[in-house]
Amino acid sequence: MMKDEIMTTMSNRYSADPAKNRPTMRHVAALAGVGIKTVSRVMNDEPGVSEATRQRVLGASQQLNYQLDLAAGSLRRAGRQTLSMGLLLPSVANPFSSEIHRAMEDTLAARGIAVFAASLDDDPEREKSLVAAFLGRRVDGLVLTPIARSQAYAIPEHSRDLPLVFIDREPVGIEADAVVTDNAVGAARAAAHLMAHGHTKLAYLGDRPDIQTARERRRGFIEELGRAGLPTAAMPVREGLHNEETARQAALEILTAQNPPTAIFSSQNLVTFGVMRALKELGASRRVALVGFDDFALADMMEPGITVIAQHPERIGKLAAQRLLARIDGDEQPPQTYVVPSELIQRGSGELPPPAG
Amino acid sequence: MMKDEIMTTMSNRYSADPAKNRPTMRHVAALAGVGIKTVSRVMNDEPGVSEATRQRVLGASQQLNYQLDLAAGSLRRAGRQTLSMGLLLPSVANPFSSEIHRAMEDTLAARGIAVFAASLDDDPEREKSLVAAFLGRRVDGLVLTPIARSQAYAIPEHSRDLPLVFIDREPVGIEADAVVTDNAVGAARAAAHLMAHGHTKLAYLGDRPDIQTARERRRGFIEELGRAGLPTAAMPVREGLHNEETARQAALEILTAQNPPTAIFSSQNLVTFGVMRALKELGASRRVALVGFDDFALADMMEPGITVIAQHPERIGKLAAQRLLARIDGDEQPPQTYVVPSELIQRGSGELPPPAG
DNA sequence: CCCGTGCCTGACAACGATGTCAGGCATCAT
DNA sequence: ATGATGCCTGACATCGTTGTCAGGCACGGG
Repeated sequence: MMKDEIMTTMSNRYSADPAKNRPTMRHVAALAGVGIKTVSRVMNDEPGVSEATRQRVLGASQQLNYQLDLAAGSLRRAGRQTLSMGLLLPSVANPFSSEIHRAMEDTLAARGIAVFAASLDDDPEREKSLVAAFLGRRVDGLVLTPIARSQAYAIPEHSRDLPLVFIDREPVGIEADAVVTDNAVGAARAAAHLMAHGHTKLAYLGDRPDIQTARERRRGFIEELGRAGLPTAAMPVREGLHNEETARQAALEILTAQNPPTAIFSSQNLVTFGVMRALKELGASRRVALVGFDDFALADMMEPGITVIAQHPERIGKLAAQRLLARIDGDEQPPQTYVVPSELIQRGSGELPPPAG
Repeated sequence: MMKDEIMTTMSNRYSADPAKNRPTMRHVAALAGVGIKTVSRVMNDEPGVSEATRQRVLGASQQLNYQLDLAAGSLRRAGRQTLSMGLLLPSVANPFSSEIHRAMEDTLAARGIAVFAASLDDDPEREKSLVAAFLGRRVDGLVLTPIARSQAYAIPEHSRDLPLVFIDREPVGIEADAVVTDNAVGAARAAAHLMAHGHTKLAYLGDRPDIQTARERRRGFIEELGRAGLPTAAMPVREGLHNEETARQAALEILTAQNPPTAIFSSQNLVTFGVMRALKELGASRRVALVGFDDFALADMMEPGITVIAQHPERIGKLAAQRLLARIDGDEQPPQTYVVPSELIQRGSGELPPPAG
């Protein structure tokens, strides 16, 4: 009697075409003949529901193909967690970035957290608007590769307890966790390695100096030469190389100039590719030593294999995700920069000796 | 007077610590001295608000650093759009996948839609659970690379008007849009290309035959040989190669057997890499012809350059996104499979002639 | 036999926003 | 002056869910 009445009510208000209208808890509750709160308890594995009721609810929910609405739930739930994170990368299609993405995904998936990823394309305006877009979606945390001059715009959010972790580059104008590679140390290691193989005439080819990592790599490289007592004033230093073609041209110029270097350090993937092309064109691949910052696929298959300072994007991504989770779990440590060490991988190009003459 | 009263009320109920408590429309409304619905109108650029009021609301919202809660809005809004899409890929770190991701992001960002991406790792269970996870987040559409035996489990959602687009592989057990490469045609083109260069002793190295694309590529390749009247019964066909190492070993075996092939077709990136390694080890890179399915970075820098059947992930991703948007906009066409043509890129390895003898 | 103690359960308000609708106030024609 | 016509505006219910709280029922001790 009572039950019939409920069913009638339901079929009026929630027209029973489960094929078109997505079912809600009320539908499940009506079908199972229980209250809506009981359905909620079952769907969230809360205690205090008899096994018999539980089964009835589960049955009804499967019959209707019911799916809990996470967003509606987090609206009311304490803490307002949405179980989603935002990730801002130079580009999701960039191998270094996508490795980071993958590592974060794996770490966060274990907690049922999904990741929104977006590409910045080195555009400071996009950085701000994408951060806003993610805030509007109430992500539980944000990982980003900063490009804008300052990240101070994020201060209000950060002070509202939104966990924020910067990767690859440290933020400016805001105090927050950061996970970076030891850029200067890695570049210094490259310099030391080339010098250890007898080179005294080096060259530096780098990315745009307004990028923090590029500056750090240049600094590390040049300081190491200085420590070794090598004069650096006359050393060819070409910067602002942001793609393969400009790097290739710069390398061609340097290598065909008078008294060319016997070893080259390239500060980034695309620059390394450009240098490789130039060396190949000049037939100098086995004559001029090369160490590149950033590892890449098939580096070992080149002729010769390319020696690199490898970063560890998996570790960066994992660490960033862990910091985010720690902050969510209430970690109140002062913000800190975590450094992931780079690694020299010898494959041939960096071990070429300078020409005998 | 009236205004003071509101303010007092607000400062009681919504304790005015904007630093910690995220402001809501009520806070903005109270500060601007207007009703909450007016704030809603301003934030959504709805008409019917005087310029003066608009400015007051905008001022208040900026002062409080207010950010519209998208999820809460879509709860009530007609159509329930969340402005988010789900994307399931083999792995977000796989270059082919991440190109697709990027293309989708660009196409969807223009409509303010954010993308959840997740990696399947060829695990059918993950496919189902990740689909469920995205459904729980009420994505407006779903793009996925199917791996499970059947995608019939998604039928209830699809018939509830959830746009669904499959990429790379066609779905089984459900009628839905799909965007795929012309796998068989591309593989046939590879076969024709090698035969045109004089090869009659070919070999096929392929991925796991339970993957639809791998089967299609094998079929296309072998059928083309048949069309040309080449006996295929004795041709070496090695399948189930899912990584570089197994592919390398298979290639080594084939190449060191009696009467080895003079040309190899590899059905996938990692398989191609394995074959390249084997050829290099045997010093046969310039003696045995190779065409690989899938383009990859630095293919032109190898010795010789690697000839490939290139897919166009950017076009696949863009098209998938466009189908999704079209469905959202009410396109009711019957589901269809869209084919993105592959392209033969000659770089040297596929143009090597068979040895004179 | 009565009352306290747990265990299940559901009614209800609330989360932050939007859709609906009615009311207030100028403006304008009559 | 008066009613009609728009334009702005806010009260209120509502979206789908969870937190709170109180009620019902069975059980055990006194």
